[in-house]
Amino acid sequence: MTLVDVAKVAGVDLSTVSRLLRDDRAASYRPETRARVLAAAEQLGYRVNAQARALRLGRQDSIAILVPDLDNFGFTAVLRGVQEACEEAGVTLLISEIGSSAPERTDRLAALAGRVDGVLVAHAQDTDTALQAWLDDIRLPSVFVQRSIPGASVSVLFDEENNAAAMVDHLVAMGHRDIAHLSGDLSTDTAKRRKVGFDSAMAAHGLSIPRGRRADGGWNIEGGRAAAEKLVAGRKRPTALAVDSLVQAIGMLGALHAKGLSIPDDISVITIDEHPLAAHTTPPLTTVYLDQRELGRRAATALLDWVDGTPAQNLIVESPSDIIDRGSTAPPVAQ
Amino acid sequence: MTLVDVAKVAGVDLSTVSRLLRDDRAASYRPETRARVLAAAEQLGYRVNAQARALRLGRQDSIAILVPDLDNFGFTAVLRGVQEACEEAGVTLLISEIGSSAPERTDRLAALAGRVDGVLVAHAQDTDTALQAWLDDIRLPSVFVQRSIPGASVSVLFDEENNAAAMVDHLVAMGHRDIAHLSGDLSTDTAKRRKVGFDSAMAAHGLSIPRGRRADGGWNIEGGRAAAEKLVAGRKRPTALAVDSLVQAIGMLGALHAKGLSIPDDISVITIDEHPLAAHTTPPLTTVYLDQRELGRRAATALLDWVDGTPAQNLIVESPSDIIDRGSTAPPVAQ
DNA sequence: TCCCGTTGGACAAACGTTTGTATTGACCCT
DNA sequence: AGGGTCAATACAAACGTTTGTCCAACGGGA
Repeated sequence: MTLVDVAKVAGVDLSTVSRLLRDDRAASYRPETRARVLAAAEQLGYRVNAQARALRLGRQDSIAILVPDLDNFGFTAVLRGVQEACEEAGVTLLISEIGSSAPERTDRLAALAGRVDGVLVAHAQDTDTALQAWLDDIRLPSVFVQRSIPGASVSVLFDEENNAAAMVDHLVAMGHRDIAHLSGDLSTDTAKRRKVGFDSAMAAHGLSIPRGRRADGGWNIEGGRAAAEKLVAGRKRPTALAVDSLVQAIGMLGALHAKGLSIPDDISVITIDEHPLAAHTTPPLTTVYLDQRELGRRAATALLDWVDGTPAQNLIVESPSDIIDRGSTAPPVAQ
Repeated sequence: MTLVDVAKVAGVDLSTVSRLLRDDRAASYRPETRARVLAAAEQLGYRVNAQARALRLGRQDSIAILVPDLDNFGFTAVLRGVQEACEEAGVTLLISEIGSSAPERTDRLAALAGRVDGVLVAHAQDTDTALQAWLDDIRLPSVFVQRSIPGASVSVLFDEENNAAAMVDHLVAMGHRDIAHLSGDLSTDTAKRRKVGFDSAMAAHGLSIPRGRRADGGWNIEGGRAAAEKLVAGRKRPTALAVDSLVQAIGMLGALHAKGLSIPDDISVITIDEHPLAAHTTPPLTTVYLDQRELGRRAATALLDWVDGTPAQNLIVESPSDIIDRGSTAPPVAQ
């Protein structure tokens, strides 16, 4: 089932088969020959050997995307966009969970490096110096998606200031003035940028966010729960809670329910959309829509272009910042 | 950065470098030579070219796992187990979302076939004939995980009868006699086996499951919601609800809340554990613990053994069927 | 009829490994 | 001293592609 076999059956040289099968525009073939070769290839069930091809060409036609934790459903839509773009480009996508900076990870990364033409990094943690070192080491094109880190090569990000502002605008339009911000891990750039957007939007409405009205919820369920408990602990609760991610919002819901608060009667909540799950929490959550699929698509395209020689540029993907109203926000009531 | 380069620097033949770097036990080297070669390799930052190696060896040292939908968080733990096993074996894992049987999928599968030594199939759908055809076509070892299909080569499954029985036993021990079963897609073997286990366990307690007390929830949120609505619609509600998967339980919670039922006061619910999320729903869910990580590990091991020449066997992984009590079940009360 | 351009296809090298075989000393034993 | 064993290394082929170069035949124009 190699070129040689096909060539033998078709009675031509293997180079002819190779060119014909990839229909190399530079060459030409007699119609009869073409038919003979195609028939032979079909009959033998010929499939090009990806390894031999990669060896000869010096490229793999595949890229990898590194995700920190597949349990975290925050970036499945990004993955889907990436997958789509890869498909269109005829490139294989390797998804790899890199997990915490365990030692075994180094081996996994090393093995990966030899199999791909470039790397997408989703939701990287600033603190992950080993990852940075590896990226420097392999000298492959790499693009950060949705979350960047200080030494990042190229990043494709949302306009997070805008997204955070959209939450504020919606709540203020409902009449809220005492709004708390349950933020993502403030050591990550995404959270930092959302914080900035949040504060500017508040300021634009003549509001400010006093101490005790912001808590770092660390991008995970437990963090969201703890932060929510803190934010509603005082005598005077905020009338609304803006949460940086759906995963944290899950934890927040647990905290609010435990305290017996009803949504949106006692407190309004809004979050940023990352998963269909948002429509199925109790209660369903009003969210800022994020086109993560498009983000993934853009990031993948940028990386693939870079692999093809066009150096990639940093990119901010404007999201519509539309509100999907599922009823978890309402005008505030006097406490 | 090839063997030739290293050999040149070290002043030896490339074959020596090759053997030395893989420390081929059949050969031996002068300590001094070894040191020189190692130093040269280190200095030049030599990394073996995976493609050349694969070409020469005729094996890729990598396997793929096909998952239907990454949005569905039901098998992340399986993935983790697989990942672990691969790591220990020094094999690269490609995760690929195969999605619904779209036409573009064929290309993705074709590309995959050339890059791996074997395929793990997670949560396959019976109806997926294209997938079956592909598996037949590529003639690679393949192992089905957690869910099998009629023509499957080898499967690694849980003792699902047991898992379903565990739900029944727990509810009956609490005093329930009128128990409804929100099942998974009954065209899948997992759901079928759970149904069998469920019914036998009921029978063992002298109970039966009348019509109207079972509904097919189709392995997804919406299906779970619709099925739950159906199950609690009648005048006389069951006192307890056993749900086949966490994903469906999310939908069920929505339905019960919408109907104003409180858990576990009005109705007890139990499900099968598949994700940390179960601890963070409202209310947290009592579950049957499933060691999916172990399942994934076993499946991967079976596949890797098969790749190495030992044909794999069907395998049923006994799970402890321990109950994780998070308070969503209680003794029944008169309606 | 001769020359030349074009077409259709063959030949061969190279990509970076792995591994079977050949070669060279050195050492040991008798 | 001579033969044999063994250690240490070199040589070369092969894996399946892609692609630059070369060659033969053919057709057309002068």
